Parts: sequence; C-alpha cells; structure tokens
Amino acid sequence: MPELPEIEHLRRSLEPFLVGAAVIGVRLHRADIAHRLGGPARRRILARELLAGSTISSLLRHGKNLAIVSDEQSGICVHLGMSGQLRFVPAGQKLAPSDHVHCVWRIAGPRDTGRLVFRDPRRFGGIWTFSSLEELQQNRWQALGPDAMSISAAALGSKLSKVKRPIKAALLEQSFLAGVGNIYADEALFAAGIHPISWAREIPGQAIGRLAGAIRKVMRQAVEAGGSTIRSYVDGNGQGGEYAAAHKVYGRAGQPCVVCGRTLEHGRIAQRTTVFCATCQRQYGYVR
DNA sequence: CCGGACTCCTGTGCGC
DNA sequence: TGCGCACAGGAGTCCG
Repeated sequence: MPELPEIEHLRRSLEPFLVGAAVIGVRLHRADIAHRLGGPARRRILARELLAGSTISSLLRHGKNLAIVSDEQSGICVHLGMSGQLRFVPAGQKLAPSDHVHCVWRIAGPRDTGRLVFRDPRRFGGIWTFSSLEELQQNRWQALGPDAMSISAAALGSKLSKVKRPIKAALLEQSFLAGVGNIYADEALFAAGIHPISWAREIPGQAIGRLAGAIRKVMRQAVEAGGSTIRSYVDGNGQGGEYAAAHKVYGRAGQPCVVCGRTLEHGRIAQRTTVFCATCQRQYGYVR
C-alpha cells in the first residue's frame, strides 16, 4: 500500500469532489470486503451504512486509514492494503474497464457528479462502517500509535525506550507509530543516519531527535510530491505520485549511496526487504 | 506478554 | 514465447 503520504495525498485529492456531496446510491460487489466496526457482525451491511442517502461532511485520516464521514458523523473507514485504489470518476468519463472493483458509490457533488470507485486486486484492504466517530475511534483508530506526520522527538523517545526490537521493526508497527511502511521506514532511517538493525532502546536521544525530524520531513515531502507510485498507487484522480524518483535507498540495493558512493546493502528485517548504507547509517546497540 | 513467523490474495518480472 | 518461482507498498493471528 500506500503508506501515510499516499493516503494523505489521496484524501486531499478527493476532498473537492466529496465534501458537501450527496451519496445517491452504492453498489457493493463483494460483500466480504465490507465490515462493521460496531453492532452485529453477521448481519448484512446495508446501503445506508455505506453512506447511501447521506451527505459527506469531511474526510479524515489517521496513519494509513481514511475515513469518509457524513453530516451525521457516521461513515466508512477505508484501508487500501497493498493494492487498493479509491478514485473519483466524473459522469460521462468512461472508467477504463477493470476487474477487482468491489464497491461503487454514485455521487452528486459540489463540483461534479460521478462515481467513487474502490478497487483492490489483492484484497488486503477493505471498508469498515461506523455509526459514530466514537465507534471509529474506539474500535479502530485507538489501537494505532500517534500519526507519523506529527510525531515529536519526546513521544518517539519515550515509546522507543521500551522496545526490544530493531528500530526498523518498531517503525513498521502501526500500534507503535501510525502511517510508516516499508518505503518510508527505510527512507527516514537513511535521512537520520541510523542503521535499520539498531536496537531500538539503545538509540541515544540526539539520534532519536534526528529520526523524529526525518520521519516528519520525509512524510511532508512525499505528500507534496503526490506519494510514491511503485506499481499500483494512484490518487483520487487516477494520477500516480512522483516521490519514487526521490527515494535514496528504497529500491536501490546494489546502487551507489547518493551521499558517499558506497554500494547500498540489503537485508531482511521483520520479514521485509531493507536497504541501507553501511557507511552513512550508524548501528547502535547489539543485536543477539 | 512479547516478538517472530505465517497467512491472506493477485500481479509482475525474472531466469531458464 | 511460455512456465514456474520469488517477491511486492500491509497487517491480523497464532505460537513458542
């Protein structure tokens, strides 16, 4: 997926089409991608639970989760998993024939009438309905750590002091820090000069300060560039992002470090491919 | 309780 | 060109 920058850019790209829009109807083509956050789990999800008949008042994001909220504070939380897409297709514009379209909303918006389309080939993503913001908070967002876009050095430091894992594994954990995935974990660790295998609680305060700043900066720059499009990510208009061209380590194993020229190495941490520069990224603490 | 491994899916790109 | 395999931006669940 799509990590935090992609979801935040998606949120901004959909806002003009959706905020203030009326949801005329919805078609759920695959029932098993939709879930209910509160109430009976077995009963079929109703169209009105998927916003049909509602007016959209806001789009919220926490980590990699995007919530579409009605003026009655009910709505849906969308997670794109690895391969999900959420696009607005204006009326009259032909949607390129595609499979794996799981849900389509008919939208009468302030700018355009059209369709909101959710597709997700691998189906690691999904939709969770909620009947109030409290329900969204308590049953889903509360389990997430602080949002990576605004993480402070103090908050990061106090959390890291308890972690007995490599720093890379901690950054990927959504209950620890919400929004960072494999691309931006590697990019932020490179920017902060910290080796991904560093033992989290051995990292000194000064380096944690650099890391918090690097996470915020990488997130901000990636959002502005429209996110990273590796394979399938597109925003609400179907446009890819440009940030992949700015990657310094992710996807560059075997190529020279942009700072020192040493060949970038790669390994596997927390079951994820990890790329780093053994010269520019210092290892703190001992592992095993 | 914690951390590591496995699992869910489809698509793509590589080597043979 | 075709086939099989490894791997991919995520994260819930199980097990030691």
